[in-house]
Amino acid sequence: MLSATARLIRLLSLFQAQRSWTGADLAARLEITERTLRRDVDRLRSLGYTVDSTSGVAGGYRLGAGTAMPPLLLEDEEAIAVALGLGNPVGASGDIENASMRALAKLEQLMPPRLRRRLDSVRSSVVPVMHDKSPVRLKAVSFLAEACTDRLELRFGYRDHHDALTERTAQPHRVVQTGRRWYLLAWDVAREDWRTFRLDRIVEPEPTGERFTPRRLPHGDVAAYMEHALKVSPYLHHAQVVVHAPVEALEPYLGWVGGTPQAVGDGSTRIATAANSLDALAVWLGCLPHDFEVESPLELVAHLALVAGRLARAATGKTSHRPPKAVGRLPRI
DNA sequence: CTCTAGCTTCCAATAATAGG
DNA sequence: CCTATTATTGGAAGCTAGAG
Repeated sequence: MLSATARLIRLLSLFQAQRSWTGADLAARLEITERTLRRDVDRLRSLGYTVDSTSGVAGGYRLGAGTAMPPLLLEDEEAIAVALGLGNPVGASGDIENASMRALAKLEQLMPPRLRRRLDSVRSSVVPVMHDKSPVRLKAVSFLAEACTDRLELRFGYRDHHDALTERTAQPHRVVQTGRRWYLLAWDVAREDWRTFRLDRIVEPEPTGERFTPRRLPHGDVAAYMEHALKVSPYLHHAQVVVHAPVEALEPYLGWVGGTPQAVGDGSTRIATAANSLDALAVWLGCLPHDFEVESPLELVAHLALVAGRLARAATGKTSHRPPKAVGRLPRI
């Protein structure tokens, strides 16, 4: 049986995992009787924690907002996520940043050595280029970052932008967060070249069992290399447009193309994007509910004029009606 | 009123700790 | 090591309160 003190900590962690509990459930979890539970609840209250209790059919216990933060019990993944977040306070400055640093120092002090090693490995292998959200699981980031640190060669499936799955063997170098995505920068063994792999397209990565000697990056700095690598994408047409809307307003549309948004004062956003056809770019731009200017390429400006003319004729019913020669495929965006 | 769930009080058993 | 003290735990009984 746990000691009374250990039980109080366990009780607090149960309250953090689930807000409301019945006395019977709590007692069962703590392997004590309800009588002892009531005494434990009393102890928490005497320590300053607000524990609300409700009697009756829908009754139970619930941890209220107290005067101080209860001691948090974090799972391994949660602790690493919090530490990463504190070390990278997006948009924070001054007091908030200072508070983040103090909290991070406390957290690291309490971290068991195995977690601290893991955090170091994630931190040294993750290079932030720009901050944003990503659907990638922390577990995947953590696993790949550890492979970078331990120089473990990896084998994984990779789904390219045509959704074709290929088997890859790679020597992971760094995990990079840029724009809305996470990437693994790695040496592709079969192709004998550097490649950037989107983490959300990597399928079932596993170590081959081989260890490798790290290579030098062609552009030296990882962040600089990633900026370069992401600009030189496999798309046929690259465009740069300035949209008269803030970055947040464009978020819903950025998932359509691989655009990298960048705020340019006066509430506008510059987007570097690419697609396999000018039609695809035109369709995407046409769907934006904001005005925009095309900075490059000139062919896109000409193509937009062509599309605009076609749309105008369709709108006025003055089309030169000719049957299509063949049913073309929809442009791939 | 009945049922359910938490609260309070009293009492006894057991375990842990302090002191000689 | 033994004894006394203190803390912890659990059981029982009766109470309060909310919901149907």
